[in-house]
Amino acid sequence: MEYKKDFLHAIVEEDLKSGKYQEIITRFPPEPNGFPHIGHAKSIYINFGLARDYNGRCNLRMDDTNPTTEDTKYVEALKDAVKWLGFEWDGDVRYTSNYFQKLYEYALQLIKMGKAYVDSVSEEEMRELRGTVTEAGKRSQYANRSVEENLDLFERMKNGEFQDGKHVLRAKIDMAAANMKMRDPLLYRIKNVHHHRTGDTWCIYPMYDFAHCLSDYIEGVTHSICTLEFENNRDIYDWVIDTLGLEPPRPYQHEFARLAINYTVMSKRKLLELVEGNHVSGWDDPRLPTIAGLRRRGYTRESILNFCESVGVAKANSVVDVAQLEFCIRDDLNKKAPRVMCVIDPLKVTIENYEGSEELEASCYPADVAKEDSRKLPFSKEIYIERDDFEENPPKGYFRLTPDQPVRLKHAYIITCKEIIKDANGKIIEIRAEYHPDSKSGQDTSGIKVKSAIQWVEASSAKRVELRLYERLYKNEQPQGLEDLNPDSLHVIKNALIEPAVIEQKPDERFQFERQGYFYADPIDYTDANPVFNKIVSLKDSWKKKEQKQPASKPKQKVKPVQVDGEVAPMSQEEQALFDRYTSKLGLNSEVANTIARDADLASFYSEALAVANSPITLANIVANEVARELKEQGAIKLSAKQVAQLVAMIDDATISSKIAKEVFEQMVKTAKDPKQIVEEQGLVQISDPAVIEPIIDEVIAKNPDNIAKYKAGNTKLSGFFVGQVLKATGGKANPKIVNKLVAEKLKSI
RNA sequence: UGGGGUAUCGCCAAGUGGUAAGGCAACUGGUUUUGGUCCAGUCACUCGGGGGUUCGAAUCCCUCUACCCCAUCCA
Repeated sequence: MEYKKDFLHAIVEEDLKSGKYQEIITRFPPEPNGFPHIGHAKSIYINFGLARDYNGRCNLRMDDTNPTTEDTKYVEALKDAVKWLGFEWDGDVRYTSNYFQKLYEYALQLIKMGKAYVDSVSEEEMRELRGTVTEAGKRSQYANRSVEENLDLFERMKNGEFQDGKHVLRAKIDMAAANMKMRDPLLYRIKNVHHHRTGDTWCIYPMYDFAHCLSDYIEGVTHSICTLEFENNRDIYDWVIDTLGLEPPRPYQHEFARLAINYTVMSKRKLLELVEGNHVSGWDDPRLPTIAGLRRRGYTRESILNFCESVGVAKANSVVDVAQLEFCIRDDLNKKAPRVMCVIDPLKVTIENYEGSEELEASCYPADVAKEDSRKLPFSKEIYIERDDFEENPPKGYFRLTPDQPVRLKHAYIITCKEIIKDANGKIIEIRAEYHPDSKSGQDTSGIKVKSAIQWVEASSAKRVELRLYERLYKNEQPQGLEDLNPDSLHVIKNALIEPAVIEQKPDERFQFERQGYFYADPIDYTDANPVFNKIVSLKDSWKKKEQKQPASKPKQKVKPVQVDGEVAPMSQEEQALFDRYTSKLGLNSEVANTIARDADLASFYSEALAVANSPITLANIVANEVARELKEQGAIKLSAKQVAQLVAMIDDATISSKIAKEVFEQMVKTAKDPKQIVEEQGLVQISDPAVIEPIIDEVIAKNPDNIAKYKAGNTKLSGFFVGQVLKATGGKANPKIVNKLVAEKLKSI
């Protein structure tokens, strides 16, 4: 694959390469209990994207195990979202509820294995029995029911003989598990409710932890990708599949960090609160991060997809700057949207020396956009310009119309201000101007230099339009609740004026209103009598920024948080004794001594090896680093002390370098061979002869003229690069100390 | 507090013992009939802190710190 790989792509690629799977199957498994938002888009993009990238398949599965919160209207919204983003699920839409019968049979199997039981304690009691994060829980008195009794009870649960909450089916795992999720998790609960798909067929419904892994298995899913908060659930996922002894290929769960964006909220609860409290106009309110909202706002699928790609996939909880999303839509629309002129806050301009009217041909795209189209622009002596584009007392650097500064009317003529007309309150209500007949756009011979070209509309032909200008929904970067809502997130402009072609010819749905931003014809409220446009996003505006910055340019100082150094647990008496012996008798440095003394396994290994080796320091270094790693990763040390002692001897007599020693150590662990044998078999003996090394250095230098130049230019860090190259060329066998010295000399001499 | 995770620029994010990628944002300058776009350039001697191992550490070891998740009959 050409592009940059995230960790999920890396896992899939590895699994395919190793032959673990012939083909990958992923799935997007939403619960149909809310409207999809841009966080779902990320998940959709990951799951469908993975399938696309590796010629696999991706299912769309409604995870409908909780009939009390779910509804078919959400199912439709979810399907729409996937389709709109341009993805196709494999086969039909799947439903966990389709597997209820199979799931039930698996549960029976677990009961028969003695791995599941019907519990009948109250909810409250169950909570108490579960224990806390620091205390183990206790099994309820019902846990030792016989298989027959469990089977009977479960059957009756299914038959609807009990009220909700009377009994549950639980897995029999471990009430003392450190992972709370493993303390006999619930598998089934009784819910005498109507399910939106299975109707009244079932009175018991499976829990997520039981249904999800098995649904994945049933569908042949290979990579079950979910968000970080399910990390603890992975143990149950594996337990269910392992305990049932399901044949491979089986699915494995992998977790990534869900998407968060600043100045907005993504949780179902908070979104619901906004909609139900009428703080927004509905699920498709253009200020919402819902797919429906984004669509109504005018975001394109390409922009959303690019956004998902650009934020990447990782495991760190992070909050993406909304500016990144805005960049994506601007970037997309810049290439696509026709440019038209709209005046939001009109100021009348009368061109005194212009008589009659004409139609100007105006291109819809600037020269740098590879599209071509044009429209007719009526022109006469009465026009409107943006109020902002005239200043009687302009600030420094103002490029637009002023009493002394002419300006070009985009696609038309240059005008000069002649007179300012104000009302009784001193508000400017009209500009009287003159145009320069020889300055017509495209055939300008006037020689007048203007600093900018502004948008305008001709008075008699302009159409009135409604504009909905959106700002961020929240005023806080990381909003908590309703109190953080931005009271000015919506501005409705009833009387904006737009050039007639936009309304009469409807050349597109999305436009760039020149110099202002991208707008979208509202798909619902737009009518010919009352055209409505939603602002998708503003154009970048470096002038506004410059203006605003002047007063508020305070140098922000970076406050580094104080790093508290916690207390180190004191050593036990025995540890202290060992530590003292290591440092005073054996000459170990305190850090290495500390590492070994505090770890009983390392200490015993060390003392064992010490008996057969007589190089306490080198040995200690290996124990405190390599052996410690092995112990950490494997949970046990499989090497004999003698083998390690042998390795130490080879380091001490310079047979091998410490770099090679690490490599040998890893092989010793893997193959259980003696280090001597490994070194012999692979010819790993260190090369220390300068006569052998020098030509290799010369070769490396000759091969890297660019880096030599950089080195000469002062990048002295590059010496490490050359050492590395030489070492690589010798398969790591060159004596690094000597290489280092020789490289330094060579580099100095050139 | 037990367990599970995560920390690399203002915001995302590569990097798996050998030159700290890239994008967004920001800032210069150039082009421009959009203060847009585009182009050129600047922006981490350092990777949460402190030690250790190594010729060489963001990467290996020890240790400390901060943040997130888990004690729903939700998913």
